[in-house]
Amino acid sequence: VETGSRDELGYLIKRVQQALRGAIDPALADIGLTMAQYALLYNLQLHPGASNADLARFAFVSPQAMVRVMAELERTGLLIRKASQAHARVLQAHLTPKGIRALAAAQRRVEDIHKVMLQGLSTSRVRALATDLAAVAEQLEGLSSGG
Amino acid sequence: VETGSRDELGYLIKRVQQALRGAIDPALADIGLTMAQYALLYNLQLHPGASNADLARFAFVSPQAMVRVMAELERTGLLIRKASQAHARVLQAHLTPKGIRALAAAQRRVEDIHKVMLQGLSTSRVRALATDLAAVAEQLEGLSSGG
DNA sequence: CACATGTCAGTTCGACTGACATTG
DNA sequence: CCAATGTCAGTCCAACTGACATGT
Repeated sequence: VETGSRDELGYLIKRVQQALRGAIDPALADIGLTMAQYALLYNLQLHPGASNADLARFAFVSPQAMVRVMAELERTGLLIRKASQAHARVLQAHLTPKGIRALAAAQRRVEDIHKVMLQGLSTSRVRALATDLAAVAEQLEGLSSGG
Repeated sequence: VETGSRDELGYLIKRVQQALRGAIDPALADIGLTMAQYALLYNLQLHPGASNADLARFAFVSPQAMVRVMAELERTGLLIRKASQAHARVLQAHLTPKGIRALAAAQRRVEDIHKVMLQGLSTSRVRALATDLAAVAEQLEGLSSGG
């Protein structure tokens, strides 16, 4: 099978990301989540009580981008927010029971897709892939912030 | 430096793709190109005379998505199209001299970014990365087409 | 007729910037 | 005053689907 046009990494990254979206989007649509919403819920599970600004940093996006995702999830009752005691301006988010259930269902779907996607790669290959992608991300992130 | 929240591959893919866009977008903006336009020109260089439908297939996107990119590049004179002799409905695209120059300039910028992004990875690591990403893409693409 | 191509139009998603109020 | 947070509003890119005309 042809890989496309070239081994160029940028091309491959885009292709994988697009294929991944194509697989995950419809799977999450059943549950009523978009990828961005899933990512937010996932990070919120890892960091209970995180603020909008916190979650934006975790996802490497602007806080304005996160506001809409957050608002929709709050509106549909998957999370609630209340003012921090320490700083009334900061709204800390928490998953609701409904949010926890939706996230769990979504994670099962996503993990199924992950399994398919990694078929044929050994554990050590997968580990190397993750390590190298993280290294690449850090180099690129240094580019924009550093110069 | 923390890598974020987890080693999850989907997360890393998205993060790399976003960081890559963040680096390439402004570099190409100088030249007056978007990433999609650059990708089209690049594929057109590899496949002179390709049609809109061809280029959509190379990029794994719908022909409708490609139409707008193509129209803009034709409008700004980076490519021209003329009807195929074999099939008048098919419009074959070719880079203009202006298009060739723009693409060359863009490629230099993109290659600089590639160099930075791969700093610290050996040639064999880069090769393994490309191989494994291609494998992952194929698995995912099989998912949507096959069921 | 079937089929591929090209196109227009509308929608969605997810990112961005600018501007502004609030809190500490 | 300054910095961080949260928000609204608008823009942009890039994908999608639906619908339709055209050419073989």
